[in-house]
Amino acid sequence: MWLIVTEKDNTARRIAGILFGRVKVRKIDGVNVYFSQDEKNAVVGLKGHIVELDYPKEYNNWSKVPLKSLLKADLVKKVKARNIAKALSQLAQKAERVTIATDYDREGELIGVEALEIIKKANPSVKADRAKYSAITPQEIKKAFSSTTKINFNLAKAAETRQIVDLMWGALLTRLLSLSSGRLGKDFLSVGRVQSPTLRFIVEREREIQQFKPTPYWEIFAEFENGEKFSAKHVKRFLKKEEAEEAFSRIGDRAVVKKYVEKDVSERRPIPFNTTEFLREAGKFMAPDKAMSIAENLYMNGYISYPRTDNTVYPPSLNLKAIVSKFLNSEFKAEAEIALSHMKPSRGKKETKDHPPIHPVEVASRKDLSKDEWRIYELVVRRFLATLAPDAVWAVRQAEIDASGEIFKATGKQLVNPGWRAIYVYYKAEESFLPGLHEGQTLKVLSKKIEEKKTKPPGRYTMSSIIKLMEKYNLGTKSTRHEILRKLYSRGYIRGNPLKPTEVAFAVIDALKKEAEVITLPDMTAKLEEDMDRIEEGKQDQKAVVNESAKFLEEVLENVNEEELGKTIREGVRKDRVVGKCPECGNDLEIRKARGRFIGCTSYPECRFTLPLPQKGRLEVTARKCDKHDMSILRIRPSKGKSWTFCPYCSYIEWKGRDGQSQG
DNA sequence: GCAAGGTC
Repeated sequence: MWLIVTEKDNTARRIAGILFGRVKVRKIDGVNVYFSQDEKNAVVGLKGHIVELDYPKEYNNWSKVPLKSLLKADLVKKVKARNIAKALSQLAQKAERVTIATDYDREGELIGVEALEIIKKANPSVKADRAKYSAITPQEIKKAFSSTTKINFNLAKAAETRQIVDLMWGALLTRLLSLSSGRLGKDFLSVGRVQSPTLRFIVEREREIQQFKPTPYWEIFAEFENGEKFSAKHVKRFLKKEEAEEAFSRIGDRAVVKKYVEKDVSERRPIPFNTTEFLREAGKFMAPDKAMSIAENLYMNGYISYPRTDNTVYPPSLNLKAIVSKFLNSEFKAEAEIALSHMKPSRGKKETKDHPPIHPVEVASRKDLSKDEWRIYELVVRRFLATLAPDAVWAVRQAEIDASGEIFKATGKQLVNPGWRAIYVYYKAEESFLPGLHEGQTLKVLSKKIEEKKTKPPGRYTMSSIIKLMEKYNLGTKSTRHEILRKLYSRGYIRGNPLKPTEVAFAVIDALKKEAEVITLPDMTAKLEEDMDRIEEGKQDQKAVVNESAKFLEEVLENVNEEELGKTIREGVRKDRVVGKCPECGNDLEIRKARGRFIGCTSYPECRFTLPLPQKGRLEVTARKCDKHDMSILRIRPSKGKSWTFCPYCSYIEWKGRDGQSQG
C-alpha cells in the first residue's frame, strides 16, 4: 500500500479526491483515512505536531529540581495525539511506501518526520519520500506526487533545534522568576522568546506615557470669505505664546489667495487580506483571538479560504471572476457589480506560495450564520470585492492664503467617484469644504482665533497594532501571534484593550533586562533564524547551538541574586493588588486574604477599613476606574457563565443601603 | 504547572 501523510485532515481529504477520484472514507482509531477504491492507496491527515518535546517526569516538581539540571536534561518526545499515532502504526504495517505531504515549510518538514518516526517503528522497511506542493489544485498536486523528492532531515533538525532552544530558555527562566518570587501553581510567571519581547514593547510604551511631559503650543485659525465661508489654519505651530499673539495681532481684515490648485487624487483600493491585515481590520470591532476562531469556523464550513496566510497577492490560478459572479445572487449584488466593472486585483508587498490571501469561496446568507460570524464573513467579502474595484477618486482643492504676511492653508476634499469605498464601508470618507478660488483673489477675514494646545503622549498599543509590530520584528508566526497575546492576558501581564501592562509586567521585564536581556529582544529570534538556516545547510550542528544556549543560561544562574530578584517581583505583585485609596486614612487599599478575600487598608491595624468581595470565581483588577470613588473596577470570572464587573465601594454602599431598608 | 509551533 502507498500511504500519504498530510498536515491536517482537510488537506488529506482534498488530496485523496484529486489523486483517487472516488474516495472511500474509513475511520481507524477515530481518525479519518481516505482510501482509493482498490484500497491500495491511503491518505491520512495529522493535527499539526502530534508529538511534543518536554522534560521527563522526574523534572516535574519545580521546587525540588535544581534549575541547573534543566540544562543537562535529555528531552523526551511525548505523543500528543494518541489516536493518530495508533492509526499511523496500523496503516504502516500494510505500507511499503510512505509519502510525507505536510506543508512545504520548516515546521511542516518536522511534523512529517515526527509521523515518519512512528511509522518506521511499526514498519522499519517502509520507503519514504516527500511531496512538495504550494497549492491544492489538481495540476499542482499531480505534479508533486509524480515527482517526489527526498525528505530534508536537516530542515527538520533545524525546526527541532528551535523547539529545544525555546523550551530550555522558557522553562529555565520561567522557573527562575516563579520560584524566586514564590509565584507557583497557576500564578507562575512565564518567560519566552516571543512573549517577553512583545511584553517589553508594551511595558516600554507605558513607561514613555508615564514619563511624558506635555508641552504647550499655540495654533491660529481664521475664517475667510469670497462669497462663501471657509476656514483655514496658520501654517506655523507656535511654541511661544508671545509669538503667536504677535502673529495673531498682525492679521488684518483682508487677505490674498497666494496659491490655489485643483486636482483629482485617486485613493488606492485596499490590498488582499493576509492574517495580520485581516485581524487588524477585524480588530475594529472584535478581539483578534475571537476573530481568528470565527474565521477558522467559516473556513471549516466552506465559506472562506484558509485564514492562516502571509500572502497578499492573489495567485493566477485563482478564478477571481467566478467567485465574484457568485455574489450577483446575494445581498452583495451591487458590490459585486462594481468589482466586475473593473476586475483588476490590487496586490500587497508580501507574496508567498503557501496559501492565497483570505477570500470568500461560497455565498452565505445571514440566516446561516450567527451575528458575529456574519460580521467576519461580511468583512472578508467586502474586502475581497474591494480589492478588485476601481480606485476612489477625490476632487482636492488646496489654497495658501496670505493675511498681512501670515500664511494660512486650507484644503477641500470631495469624493467624486467612490469606487472601492462603496464596497468597503469600514473607513468613513471624510469630506471637507473649500470653495473655488483663484490666485490673487482678495478675501475678507471674517474671524480669527488663537488656541492653546498640548502635545500628547504616544498611545498605548492595541491588540491589532501590537500584532502588526510583532510581524514587523518577526516575532511569532501568523498562527501564534494572537495566542501569545492571550497568554500575556492570562498570566496577568496585561489588561484591557488598548493594552495596559500590570506592575508585575514592569517587574518581570526589569528583572529580565538585568539578568538575561537577550530574551527580551527580537534579536534572539533573528539569531535563532540564522542558526536554523545554517543547520539546514549542514554547516552547523544542533548540539553546538543548544550548548551555546546552555552556557549562557548557566552564567545567568551563576550571577543571579535570587533574593533581590524575588523582592522586585513581589513588590510588583503587591502593587497590582492595590485598588485605590482608603477613604478613612488615605493609604493604599489592597486585595487581601485571611479566611476569605476582602479589601483591606495597608495601614492595618491602625486603620481597620475594609470592603467585602465575592468569594467565588476568579478575581481580576481591570484597567478601568470608577468615576465616583477613583477605585479600580474589578471583574469576577465565574467557573460557569458570564463574567461581570463592579466597583467594590459602589456595590458595598448599595448592599448596605438595601440591608438598612430590610432592618428598618 | 514551564516555550512556541502546528491544528481544532
